[in-house]
Amino acid sequence: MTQNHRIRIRTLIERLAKITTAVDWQDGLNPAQYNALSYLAMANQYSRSPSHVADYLCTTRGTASQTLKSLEQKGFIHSVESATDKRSTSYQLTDAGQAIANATHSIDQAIATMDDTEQNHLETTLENAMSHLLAHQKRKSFGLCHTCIHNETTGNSAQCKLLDIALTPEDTQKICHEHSGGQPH
Amino acid sequence: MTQNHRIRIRTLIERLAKITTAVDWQDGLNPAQYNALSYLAMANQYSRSPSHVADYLCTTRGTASQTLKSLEQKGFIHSVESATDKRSTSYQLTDAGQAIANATHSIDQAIATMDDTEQNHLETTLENAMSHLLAHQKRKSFGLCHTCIHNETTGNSAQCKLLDIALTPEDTQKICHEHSGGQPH
DNA sequence: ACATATAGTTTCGACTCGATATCATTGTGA
DNA sequence: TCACAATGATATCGAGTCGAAACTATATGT
Repeated sequence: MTQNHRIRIRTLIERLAKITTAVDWQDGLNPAQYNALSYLAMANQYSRSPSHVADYLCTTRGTASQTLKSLEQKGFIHSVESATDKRSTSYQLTDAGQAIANATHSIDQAIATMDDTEQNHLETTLENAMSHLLAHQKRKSFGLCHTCIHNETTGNSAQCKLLDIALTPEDTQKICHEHSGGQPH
Repeated sequence: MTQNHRIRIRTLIERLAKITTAVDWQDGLNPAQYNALSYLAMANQYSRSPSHVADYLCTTRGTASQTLKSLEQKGFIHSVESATDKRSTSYQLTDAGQAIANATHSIDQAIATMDDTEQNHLETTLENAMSHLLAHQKRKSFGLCHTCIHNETTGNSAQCKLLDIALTPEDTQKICHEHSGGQPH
């Protein structure tokens, strides 16, 4: 492959990024706030601290802290202090926040106009690109619990071998900050 | 396809977007400034006005104007007034600006770690998704001149049937704001 | 000729962003 | 045990984005 193709791919990703963030100005939220809210809606109870939001959104703890403060002032999330570690804070969606997270997006509708084969190809190639990018940038994967190497499912009960805790079926469908998926092929 | 798959695809695009913009903080530029600079480096002489930058970056003319002002103050671009229309301004890269536009990106390196088949699939599916998204959002395509329905190439001379002008081989490799690629299949 | 459309800029307020400093709490090693 | 990291979070700073709105200047169409 030539360098031209790589630039073309990067340009496509960047423009896709720009269009996506332009659409994300909704419900009185800006793209950063919307992304933080979406993450909190998908993350499990061990992954909803300001640090985790910062890691997921590729920003600093300071910026993530500000963004979460804005979301709290607007009444979309509320903080829960940890009982075991007095330093750490977790966040939870309010009903108003959950309503926004559940809403259908303009992007979803655009994707729905593609036929099933195209959608499957898109999902696969994006996942592939993501794992290469994550490996190259040495970032955490933030994948779903049930795709993690630490997840051990026997019958209808699941367990996390890293944190050594029992997992509910809902937990296994959520994002975990400890997620590890192994190497990209 | 289920709604879950669409949300998964949207999430992937949004995270890809976030990582990309986080990487775009380089050379004293922020992502918006970097994107504007990249666009100007790829656009033909008829497509380098503040309005075109705004359309391409999915923002307002006001914001684009501010971004271009910053880039000019930093010495990466300079303005050229139009002779025929006293309202319009065009921008051109300085040597310093060109150097930044030519530099290899962290994303390029990550893409280079994928094998050729994967890179081809990624480019194709991204282009496909882009055309569906553009059609749904009713945005201009900003494609390359030589892929345009108005481009008529005979032998080694090309012509734009819309603007009714002769095109150099370099022109046909650039982005045009009048680009039209027809309907997505 | 006059209304309207177009191109661009400026200003506003909320907020992002990285950088940096600060503080409280927790973990660790001598 | 006790000093010293390491960790989690927040606050402050300055540059700049962002949409929205108001504004100036030039073009165009009827």
